[in-house]
Parts: sequence; structure tokens; C-alpha cells
Amino acid sequence: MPEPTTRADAQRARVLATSVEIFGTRGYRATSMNEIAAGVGLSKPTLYHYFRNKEELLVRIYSEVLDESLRMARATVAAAPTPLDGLRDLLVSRVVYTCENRELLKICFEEEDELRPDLAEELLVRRRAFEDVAMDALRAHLAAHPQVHLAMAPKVFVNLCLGAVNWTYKWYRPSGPRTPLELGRDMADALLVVVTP
Amino acid sequence: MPEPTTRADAQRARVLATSVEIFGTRGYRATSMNEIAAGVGLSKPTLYHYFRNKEELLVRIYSEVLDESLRMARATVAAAPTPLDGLRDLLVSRVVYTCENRELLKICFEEEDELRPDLAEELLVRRRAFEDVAMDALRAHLAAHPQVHLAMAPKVFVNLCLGAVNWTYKWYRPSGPRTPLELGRDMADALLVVVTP
DNA sequence: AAAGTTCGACCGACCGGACGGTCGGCTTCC
DNA sequence: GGAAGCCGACCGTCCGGTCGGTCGAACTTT
Repeated sequence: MPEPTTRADAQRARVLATSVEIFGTRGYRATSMNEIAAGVGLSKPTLYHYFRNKEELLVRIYSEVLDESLRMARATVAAAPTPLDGLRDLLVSRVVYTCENRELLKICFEEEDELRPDLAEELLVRRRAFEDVAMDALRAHLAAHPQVHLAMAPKVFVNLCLGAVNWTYKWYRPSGPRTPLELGRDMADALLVVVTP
Repeated sequence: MPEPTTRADAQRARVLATSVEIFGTRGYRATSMNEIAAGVGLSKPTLYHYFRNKEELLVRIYSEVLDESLRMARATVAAAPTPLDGLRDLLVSRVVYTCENRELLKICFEEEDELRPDLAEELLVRRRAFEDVAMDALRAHLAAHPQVHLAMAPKVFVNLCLGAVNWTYKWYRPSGPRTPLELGRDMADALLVVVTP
């Protein structure tokens, strides 16, 4: 971290971490600013000293996840030897990330339309950018291997894969016998059989 | 319908239909009883004439979906010639049902923990019963075809398939070129390649 | 080095409004 | 005439957000 993290930034991070925890369990709408304040050990007015309003908490949470996801996706695909490997690694890394940040992903998936339309649209653009990374990898793979016949539109296949992978936030429990990495590898392999030459 | 549908039942159905619509777009917590009443063309006290409280609306919605899902799943698997066909048909029918009832499924998937724990648990039991239908079909198929090697636990594979299928509520748009049935067949085929002898 | 100045961090008390839910009474239909 | 259907007005509560002010640490000023 070259940035000299100020005390204010540290407090903001603490507030966001607490928000994720409570939003993730009780839901955005059902969580009061007082609850969050109490969770961080501050008063409600102090929360408003660090954040403009409740919505800004949600936007910051979304933003962080989208930035991290896009960064991770691009790096993963770029580092892979082939598009198919890139797609596979992308799915694996999504499973791992999802398993390790279940509350966070739950918020992103389930509180989507709690934001004002203009803010939501700006975030949607970035989500599309993430999906495009997967789309591009798939298209590159299909172009390089014309003998692979995909019955459905590439977009549908990407939605299918991302759906299977995203859904892990609903059922994964850390107490299970398999690590997120093993789980991710198994799932990605099964999903990509249909496009493996 | 052998039941002689009373006027009260019809009104209750109208209220529920409106609730699904508004809960599905604004969310359960963000929707007020006044909004629902206005949507049906009634006053708030009249709503309370038909339903005990807001939570009961949600419970009824859940209950209906779970009953219908379980019924449909059992009938589909029972009618199929083999366990693999049963599993495939089950996935197809889920895609179709999901595409045609997006708001409904959105409520069931995203408002899960708005209910009091005792009510939630009773519904969870029925959801497990639904998942068991898929699990049983998969296990029967694997038992009948020992040469099929599934790398992951059957439970994980079922979660993967149901995740991919359930996720359609997030991205399916009726304006697309493919019908839900075509979509479902393509997706089920792709998912089940890995267990096809 | 003491006295004043500034500023970020912090909070008790409060406000306007909305929400879930109720009450008492009116109407309509069998 | 009585039950079912219906509603205007109301209540208690809670929530997002604000106000006015305290405290203490750093920084000036003399």
C-alpha cells in the first residue's frame, strides 16, 4: 500500500466491513443505520460523518466487488495459455472468491434494485465489462476450434456457466469436505466438457 | 378445480398476484401494504380482512411455488423412461417454469430470510424434498451406469445444475430469439454431457 | 511555554415521515 | 337481519437523516 491510509479511511473500511456483515444476514432494507453504528461501536451521527447516506454504503460495497472482480477476471484470462484455460481459470477463481465472500456476493446478487436507477446503471456497465471477459474468451476458443459445436448461443452458455458458479453463494458451507479450490476445479471441468475438443 | 372457489378465495388470489408483481419489482421490505392495496383496488384494512399480516402474503407465495415445484418435479421424473431422461426433463421444466415466472422465483430466491425462523424452517423442509427428487434421479442413473465417472459428489453436481437453471431468472428476457423450452433443452443437454454414457 | 485557534471525530436529542396494523362504523348481498 | 366486504381515520413505532454542541490533539501566536 503506497497510499498512506488515513485514520478516516480505516474507519470507513471498518464501517463497510460491518455493513457487509449485517446487510448480508438481515438484508439492506431491514438493516438500520443504528444497527451498523452499534456494530462498529460508533453513533449514528458519526456514521454520517463518514458517509453521505445509507445508499452510499451499498454503492461502495458494489463498487469494490465489481472492481475486484473485473481486475481478477482480466488478470486470470490474460495469464492463461489458451482461451479455454482462461475460461476455466476464470470460473475456478469465481467459485473460490464466491465461497470466501458469501455475504458480499449475496448483497450484490440480491440487493441489486435497491439503488437509484442512475447509480444502478453505472454499476451495470461495469458488470457487463466483467461478463465480456468471459464472452471474449469463449468466442476466441470457439474461433480457434471450429470442430467444437456449441448448440446454444455463446451468451447463453456464459450465462449458464456463471449461473452455476454464482449459485455457490447459496449452498456452499465452509464445513464441507472439499476446499473452494477443489470445488471450483470440479465444477469448471464439468461445465466445460461440452466445449472441450 | 373440484373446489368451489368462493369469492373470498378469488380476492385472495388477486391480492397474491398483485403482491408477486410488486414484491418482485420493488422487493418485499420496500413494498408497503398500501401499495399492494392500491394495486388490487382495495384499502389497506380490507387486505387485513383477507390476510393476517404482511408475512402471510410471503408465506403463501412461497408455499404455492414449493407445492407446484415439488408436484411438477415428481410427475416429470416419474413419467420419464430412464433416470437420466427424468433428470433432463426436470431441468428443462425448471427452465421453462423459471422463465415464465421470473418475479415469482425472484421473490423465492431473494427474500428467503424475511420470514420468521419457524416458518422458514417448515418451508426449507419442502425445498429439500424438491432437491431430493433430483438427487434420487441422479443416484439412480449413476447406479445403473457404473462406467459414468462423476468427479465431484452427486450433491455438488445437483447444486451446479440447479444453480445454472435457477439463474435464468436473472438474465432471461422474453424478447430473446429462443423459447424457454428450446433454452431449457440446450442447457440441460450441456449440463448433462458429463454424466451421459 | 502558556494561551489561543483550528479542525476532525464524535454524540445526545430531536424531527418529519412512513409503515404495519387496528378500530369502529358503513354498505351490500343473501 | 345478519354476516361478509369494505373503508376513513387513527395509533405506536421505527427509521433515515439533522442539529447543535463537546472533546482533544495538533498548530499558531505571543
